[in-house]
Amino acid sequence: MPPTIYDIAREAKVGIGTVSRVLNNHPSVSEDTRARVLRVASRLNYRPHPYARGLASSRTNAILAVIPFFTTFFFHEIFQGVQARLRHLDWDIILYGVNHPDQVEASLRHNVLRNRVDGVLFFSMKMPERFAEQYLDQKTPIVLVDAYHKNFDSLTVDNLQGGYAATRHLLSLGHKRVGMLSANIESLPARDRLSGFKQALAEAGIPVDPSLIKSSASPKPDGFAHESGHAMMRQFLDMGSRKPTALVVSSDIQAVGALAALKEAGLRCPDDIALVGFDDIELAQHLGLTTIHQPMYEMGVLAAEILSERLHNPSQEITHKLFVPKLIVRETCGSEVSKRPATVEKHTA
Amino acid sequence: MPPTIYDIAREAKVGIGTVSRVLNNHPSVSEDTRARVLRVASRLNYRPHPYARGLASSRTNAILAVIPFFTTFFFHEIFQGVQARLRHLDWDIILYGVNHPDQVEASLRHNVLRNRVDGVLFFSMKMPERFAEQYLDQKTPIVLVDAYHKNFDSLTVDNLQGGYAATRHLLSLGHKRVGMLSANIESLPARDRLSGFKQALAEAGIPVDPSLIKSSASPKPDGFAHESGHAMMRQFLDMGSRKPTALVVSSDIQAVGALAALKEAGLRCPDDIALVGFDDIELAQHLGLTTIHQPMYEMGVLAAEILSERLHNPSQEITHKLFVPKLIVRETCGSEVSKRPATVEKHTA
DNA sequence: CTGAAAGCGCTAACAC
DNA sequence: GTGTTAGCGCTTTCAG
Repeated sequence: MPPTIYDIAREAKVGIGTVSRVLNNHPSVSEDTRARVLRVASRLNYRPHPYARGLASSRTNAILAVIPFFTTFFFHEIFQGVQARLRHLDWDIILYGVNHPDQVEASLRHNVLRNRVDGVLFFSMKMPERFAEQYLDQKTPIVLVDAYHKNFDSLTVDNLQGGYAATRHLLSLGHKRVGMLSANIESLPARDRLSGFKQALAEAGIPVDPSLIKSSASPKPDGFAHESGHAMMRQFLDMGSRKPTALVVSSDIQAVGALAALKEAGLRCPDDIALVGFDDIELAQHLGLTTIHQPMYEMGVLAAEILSERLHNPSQEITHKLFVPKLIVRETCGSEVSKRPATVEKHTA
Repeated sequence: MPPTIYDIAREAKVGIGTVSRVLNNHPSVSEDTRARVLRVASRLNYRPHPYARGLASSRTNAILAVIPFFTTFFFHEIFQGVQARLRHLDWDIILYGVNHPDQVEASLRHNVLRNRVDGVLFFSMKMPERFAEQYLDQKTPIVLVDAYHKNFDSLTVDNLQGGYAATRHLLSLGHKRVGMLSANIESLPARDRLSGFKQALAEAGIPVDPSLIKSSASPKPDGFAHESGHAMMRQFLDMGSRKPTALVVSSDIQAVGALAALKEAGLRCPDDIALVGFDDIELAQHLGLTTIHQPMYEMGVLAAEILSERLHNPSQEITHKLFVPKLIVRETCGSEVSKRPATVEKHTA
């Protein structure tokens, strides 16, 4: 039987109210009694019971994380950031993985409406409009990460900027025929990245050649899949001499497919066609893929912070934070920087 | 203000005790009143308050998942299985990612000792002996996944069998000089995989050539890293004509590094040196890596089930379940099967 | 500043 | 079968 505040109260010769006050850093406690209570609590190895606390205060000390189960890497990194911050705040994270859009609403209902959590972190998915509206009755704060809705705090990456940077880089390397291998343009991120591409071209005074832009028609994960990268790369290769010398790819995972297609065709990456991906998934590093890095960890940390702030001050204005992605130069772009020798590893046996 | 059992009791003209019984499927309630209560509850859109329930019954309807934060893929897949099963049981999952061994104990203490959860799923890490012992006082069930300790239920993969299968496959393809690129043999999985390798060789009547076995000395993630794969592959290549014609690699991530080293040396994979990995991480598929697949999803499902069973029957005997890994033939082994043309994708534009 | 007392919403033991 | 009652461990008035 773990110790309760009654045990502490008895041993410290105070009332339970005082113990509670000490434990909650309530100001009106004399330094003397505070110290005494704290000492007893620590001696007894006391841990507050979260449920009792939750019942009495209607705070739960837990948040819900609703994440899509189809984007491994992204979640993984971002989540580290979230947890780093939340652990510090002594909050628990209830995880809810979603495979199908239908489950999104279920998760929200299930947890939020039962006030099992104080707040929600909602990742990379479209917030169901129905819920967004109905949510107005609710007070549980929701922070959107890699997703946007005007009624909620959100953190997103500047995809246009990313597409722009990727294209500029290729252009600066001397490429004239730069194309874009895009995901389904139904997807907002894909569209924005494409816009960045076009903008960079325009600035460089290069007219957009429609044959150099191909986008997936797959609705599956909006074409963000290696199959789509493979298929579209094949199309580019079929163009023969009219094919691009460099390609901006709208996601690393598509770049993986594109790379495979290149290899199958007996072509080499920076030499025959240079590539810049998007996302900087773990794999990118292993593949030597030049790409656009999204500050996922930082986003996770900030998401936790924003949620925390809103919990303390529910009426503050809604904020929309935009992150700037960063170009990571590796080998697939054929840049000078990548011509250095491979890292030497200590040998082991 | 969400409805409580008092609201239901009033409207259904019964006592709160009866409402509680109905809600908990207690047998001694007449069909009549049960139906009436249920109708009111549904009309009021009643949801039990998990914390109140938890306080009163000292059941939490939540489990803790302690996962290592350095193995992305593995956790991801297994977790899907866990959740598929647990969602069904209407349990919440509190996630606790661990970056440093020290945090393991903290997480356990923090959650278990405060009885915030009914049970724990503990992944891929060494259970701290101190905790294991002290745990005897506790009643919170713990199930180990991809980890072993005699005092706890566990699910593990038969690594020896996997190493054996990988080696057999290479042997059956006609290779005579088959080597092993192993992780740190301090790690039990690495050791078991190596044993499987040796066993297959022995059965085939091939003497073990020590120069054909190299293992990482890195303690980091026990040498399960692409750097270690890269470094050791270089060593193999330095052997010149005495180098192996095929290699069993103790993890896919190492195979990635090995593949890179091969490429840098201007060599090709199935042709110059054939490779079989271990794990079947998502990446393996993209790379065409022949490997040993661990049934991660299934392990997740079963882990949830075992935990659930133990919760209902704490005194049942401890079970240790061993999974059989499966060979997945792709391209890097140079097997006939892989000689079929690449999958044709529907083109999109 | 501090003790006592009243719940938070629910379960479970106890009567009837 | 069903109502009543006593907590679960903690927070939060309300007195003093």
